[in-house]
Amino acid sequence: MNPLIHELFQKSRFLSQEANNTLKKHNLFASQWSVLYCIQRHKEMTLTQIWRYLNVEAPTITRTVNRLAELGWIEICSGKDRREKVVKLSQQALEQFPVINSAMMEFEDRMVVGLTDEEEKQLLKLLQKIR
Amino acid sequence: MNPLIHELFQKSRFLSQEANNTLKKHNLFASQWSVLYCIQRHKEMTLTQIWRYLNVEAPTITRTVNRLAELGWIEICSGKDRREKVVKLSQQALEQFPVINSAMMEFEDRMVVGLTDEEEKQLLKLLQKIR
DNA sequence: TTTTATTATTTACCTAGTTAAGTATATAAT
DNA sequence: ATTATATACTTAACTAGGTAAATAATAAAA
Repeated sequence: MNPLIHELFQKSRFLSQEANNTLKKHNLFASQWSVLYCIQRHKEMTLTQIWRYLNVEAPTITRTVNRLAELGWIEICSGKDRREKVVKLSQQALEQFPVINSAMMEFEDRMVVGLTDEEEKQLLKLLQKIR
Repeated sequence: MNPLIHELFQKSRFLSQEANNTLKKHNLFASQWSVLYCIQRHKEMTLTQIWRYLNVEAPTITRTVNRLAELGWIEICSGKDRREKVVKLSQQALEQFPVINSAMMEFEDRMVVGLTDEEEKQLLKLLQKIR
């Protein structure tokens, strides 16, 4: 296997494991957090907006959103179009958000601490060339 | 989310999807292939050697190896130590291996076609600095 | 030799991604 | 107005990763 692709997979697994570790004390998984995060940024979103934004398939989001609702992180409302579901953060999620967010920002900084700002930019640029 | 980490996750998903696509005509999934590939390189391996090499947890390998055996790709033998299982490619796997391998090498080349050799080296180096 | 600790693998149960096919609503075409 | 098509979401079934705990065999210690 191309060592580049191999390394990319390894880092991806490593990072999601570390993210899960960081989120453990808040009873969240990384993918759940990524959904909460993008809902927070957009105030409210439909499921389609979420899966398009995160670039995953619809059923993944259906499942994660339902789980987050069960756990009390989000509220599911219905939009004008009766097919679509609009989703927003619950009160408790809004309150906890800043704490978790800063923990995650620290985590992210920790992960790239070995890179200078210039290298970070470079790495992002190179990753974008894949495909 | 740090755009770098976000991009890395996106590419990881993209690459494994594309790898699955490439392997579809050979009735394999990317993770199954990665197990076959490393067994082939080492002629035979114990489960522990496999999961250490691929840097995943043991239960993942137990499952994939059993599936590969069911599908007739590998044979499971028992080593001297009666706890361990030794695994090697089946006859049909040995025959099909070169075809699939060259398809995968083409795939890998296609994925990094946007990068010069220098950029590939650079990208690998930068990825290794994560953590 | 008996007990204890370690190692190899498995089992059970989560999250998380995929595809394929199904349902319900909305929109467009006839 | 009916029919056909597209859109939003869901369900089912699969691969694939993880942790925690169980089992069996081996190695080390008492």
